Amino acid sequence: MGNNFLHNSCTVSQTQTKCFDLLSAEEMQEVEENLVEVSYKKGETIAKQGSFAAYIICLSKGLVRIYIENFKETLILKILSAGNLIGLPSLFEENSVFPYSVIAYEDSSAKLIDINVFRKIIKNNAKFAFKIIEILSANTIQLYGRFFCFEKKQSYGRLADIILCLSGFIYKSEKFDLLLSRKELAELAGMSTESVIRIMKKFKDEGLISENGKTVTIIKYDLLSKISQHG
Amino acid sequence: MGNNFLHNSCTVSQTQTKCFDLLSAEEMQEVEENLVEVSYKKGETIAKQGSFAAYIICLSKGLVRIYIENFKETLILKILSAGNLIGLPSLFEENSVFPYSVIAYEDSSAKLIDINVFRKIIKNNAKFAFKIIEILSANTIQLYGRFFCFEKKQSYGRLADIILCLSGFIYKSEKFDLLLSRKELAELAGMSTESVIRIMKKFKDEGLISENGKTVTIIKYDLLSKISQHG
DNA sequence: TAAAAAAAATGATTTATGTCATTTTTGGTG
DNA sequence: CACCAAAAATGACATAAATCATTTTTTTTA
Repeated sequence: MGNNFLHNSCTVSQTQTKCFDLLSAEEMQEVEENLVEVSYKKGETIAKQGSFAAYIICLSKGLVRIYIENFKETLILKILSAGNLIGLPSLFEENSVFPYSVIAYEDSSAKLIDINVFRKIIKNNAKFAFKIIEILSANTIQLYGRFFCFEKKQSYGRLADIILCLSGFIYKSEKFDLLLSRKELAELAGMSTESVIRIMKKFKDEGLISENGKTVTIIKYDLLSKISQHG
Repeated sequence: MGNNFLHNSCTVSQTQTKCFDLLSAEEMQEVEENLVEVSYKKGETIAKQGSFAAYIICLSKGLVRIYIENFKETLILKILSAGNLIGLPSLFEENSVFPYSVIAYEDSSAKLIDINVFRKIIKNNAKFAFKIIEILSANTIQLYGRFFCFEKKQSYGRLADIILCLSGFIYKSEKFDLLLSRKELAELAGMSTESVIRIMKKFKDEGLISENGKTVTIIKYDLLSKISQHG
C-alpha cells in the first residue's frame, strides 16, 4: 500500500550520479574544467556544516556519513557510498552553506564540482535540472522514512535496520566485515553505545547473527527482518 | 555558525509559490487550463499516502498537515499554510504516488495542477526547474532541523517550539486562537496527549503562557524561547 | 436543554533506554 | 613482547515519558 519506503531507518542513498549523462559535450567539458579530485583518509572531514559551499561533492570512492550537529549533539542523516552527490541542498543560492557535515568512514575520494558551474548548467539544461529534482525527491522520501523509523521504532528495530541495510545495500552480502565501531553504530541507529552492545549481544545470543572478529554474518534473516519491521 | 535551522522542530514551510512568476504566458495558460480548484472542509483528506499522484497541490487557502503513517502510527512531517506547493517529491516519475497524506486542519482550498503538465514545464523551463530545486532544498533543510529537534530535544523544548512556531509563523501574533486540540498538538510535537496536557499546565502555572478558552497568549517569550532552544 | 460524545485533566504505574562506574578484551606500537 | 589506549562488555541505577484508568469539563447534537 505504498508503505514500503517506511520500513528501514538506514538511509543509504541509491541515487547514483547518472545525471551527467544528460550533459552536452560542452557542458561536460565545463564541469571537468571546474572540478578537482580529492582523497580523504578514514575519519577526515569532507565538508563542515555551516561552512561556505563552494562545490557539489561527487563521491567517487568510499563511504561517508552525513550528519548535523550543534555544540554538543550529533544526528546522522544518512550514509552514502560511491556514486552519490553531496551538497545539493546548498544549490539554493540564499543558503549557500553546507547544511550538514560530511566525514569519511573509510578512505574515500570525491570530485568537487564548482557550485556556480553546477547552478549555471541547471539553469540552462532543464533535463539535467529535472534529474536533480528526481535525486532531491528521492532523498527527501528516504529521509521521511528514516525520520518515521526513528520516531516509531524502538531500539531493537532500528539496529536490525542498520544491520540489514549494511548487508543489503553497502556490502551486498549476508556476511561482511563490519568496519563501524559500536559507537558509530550507535550514532547511526540513534541510541547509546551501551544499548548497541546489549542488543548486539542479544542478537548473537538468540542466533540471529554471528560475529567472528570483525566479520558479521546474518543467520536468521527473516527474524531480523521481522524485528526491523517492528521489534 | 550555520546552526540556526536547527532550533525549531515545528516545520512550517515558508516557500511561497513565487515560482509561477517564472512561467511564460503560454506556460501559465497551459497550467491554468489543466488545473482545478477544490475546497476542503476541516478534517478532510486532501491526499492519501500511497495513492497515485495525478497532480501537484498548490494550497491557496487554509492550513494543512502533512504526515506519514503505517497501519498503526502517524508522524506529522510539517504543517503548511496558504502559498505552499504539496507533492513535489512525486514529480520523480518512477515514484508517482504521494509519499505522505495531507489533511486539512481548517477549511482550506487548493489548486490541483496536472502533474504531467508540471513535469513538462520543468523539462522545458530550466529557470522554473531551478526554482523548484530551491523549494525542495529549503524543505529538505527544514526537515533536517525538525528531525534533529525531535531526536535531541526533550518534550518541553519540542512543545515550546510548536507554540512559538504557531505564534510566529502561522498566526503572526503573540495572542492567537489555538484551533488545534491537545491530541493534535501531541502529534505535532511527537509525544503523548497526556504529556502535552501536563506540559501546557506547567507552562501556564509558571506564567509562560496564558489560556483563555481557545485563546493562547505568550507572556514570557524569552523564557519560552530558552526552553525551545533546549529545555 | 438534556443527553451523549469528545476533549481535557489527573494520578498511579510501567518501561525503554540513557547514564555512570567499572572491568575485560582487543589492537596497535615502540 | 609488553605496554598503552581504545573499544567492548557488564551491572547498577536514574529518568523521561508512555500507558492506563478514572474523573471532570467542554462541546456537540438530537
